[in-house]
Amino acid sequence: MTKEFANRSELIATLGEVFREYGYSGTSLSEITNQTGLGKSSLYHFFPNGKAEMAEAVLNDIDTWFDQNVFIPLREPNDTAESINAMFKAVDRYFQSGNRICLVGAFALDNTRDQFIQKVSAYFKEWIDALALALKHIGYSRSQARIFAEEVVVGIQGALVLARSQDDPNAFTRTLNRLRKRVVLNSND
Amino acid sequence: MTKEFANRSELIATLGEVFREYGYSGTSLSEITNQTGLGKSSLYHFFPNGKAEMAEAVLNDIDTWFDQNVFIPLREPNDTAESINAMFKAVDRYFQSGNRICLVGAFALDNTRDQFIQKVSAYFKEWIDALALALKHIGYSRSQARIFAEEVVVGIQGALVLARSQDDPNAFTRTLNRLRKRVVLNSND
DNA sequence: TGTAAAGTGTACCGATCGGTACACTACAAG
DNA sequence: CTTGTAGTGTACCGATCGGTACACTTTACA
Repeated sequence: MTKEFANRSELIATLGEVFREYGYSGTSLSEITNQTGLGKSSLYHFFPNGKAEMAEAVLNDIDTWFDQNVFIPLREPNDTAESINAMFKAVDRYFQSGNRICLVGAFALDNTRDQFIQKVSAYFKEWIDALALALKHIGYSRSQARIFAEEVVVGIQGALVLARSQDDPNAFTRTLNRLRKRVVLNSND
Repeated sequence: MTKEFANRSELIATLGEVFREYGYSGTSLSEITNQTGLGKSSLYHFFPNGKAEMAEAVLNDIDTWFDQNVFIPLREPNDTAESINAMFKAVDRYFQSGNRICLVGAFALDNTRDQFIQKVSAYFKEWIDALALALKHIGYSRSQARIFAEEVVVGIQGALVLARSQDDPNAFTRTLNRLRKRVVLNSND
């Protein structure tokens, strides 16, 4: 595909890191050119609609990753308890133990949201729904499961904000452990 | 001062809303001109260093508000329990029951953070420190107080992200109530 | 009323923005 | 070797970016 990138996925991953670093409005095409080593002509060859299409591709990529590694396992009726633990592991890995922010959360906070609102909205809804289902499977009531699921997703997002603000990834790890213990210990499984 | 604004504070408040809406990089001077009704010459008259100084003024304004309405009361040794309840009330009011995001949190997530890092960092640190002190006053151990304080601040930030992403302010209110009940019920006061 | 300061409108600056045109090269398949 | 497609470098576009220059008006106050 390119000297720099073996395939489109690799390119999208790098684009994701750029958007993470500078935000959507803060990311200029020249910055993308610098970080990817690809000129504008190449970028527009892969993404004819420009920056918006790049961001959309990144969001799709994120959604796909979470689908495969988090949402789908959570919705599996078997091994639910294990899939919940796997979620915490996957989340810790994805956010690099607090060194990486949630791009979807960042998009949710600024007006970028208006452009990608349905994807941003769906990401969190899917996550909470899938986790609530899993929690119900391990013994929580429907309402209690929803409350805990929301608490976990909220906690993860907040922890990423705090970790970033303090330049202290441990704040994320602490929160993740606290949340995992809470939903596991309180279960009737 | 102006036809539009009775004093500098009012202007800064409006600037804050603009930054909230568009983020720092997403806010252009022409957008500020539109939202404030003030031309560039006026804006540069009040803020000679331009956009950066405006944002800094907004951050200072936020910090002052939280100092007066949240941090200082929390640090008062008397009426601690009441000041914790007052904090939740003040926070609910400040974030307009979930209709308003936390600008400091938004700044923490994008690269704006690099420019205002010490203010962003201090805001969260002050908040957690003050709340931890208050929680200690009502009977929590030092370590337990810190854990709960971090949990509350994390929860608030995450709830603002979720509320915004779902266009559902109730997600914020729910979280705030949950957190308030948790720290109040578990106390030995 | 005179005067100085506070505040503002207009026109401009160079730089960069996102995006396009187009000719070109690299390469894979026949 | 030919041919078509994928990928790219260069040069450019109009618009907007943050910021400045400067003359002007409005206001506060002596």
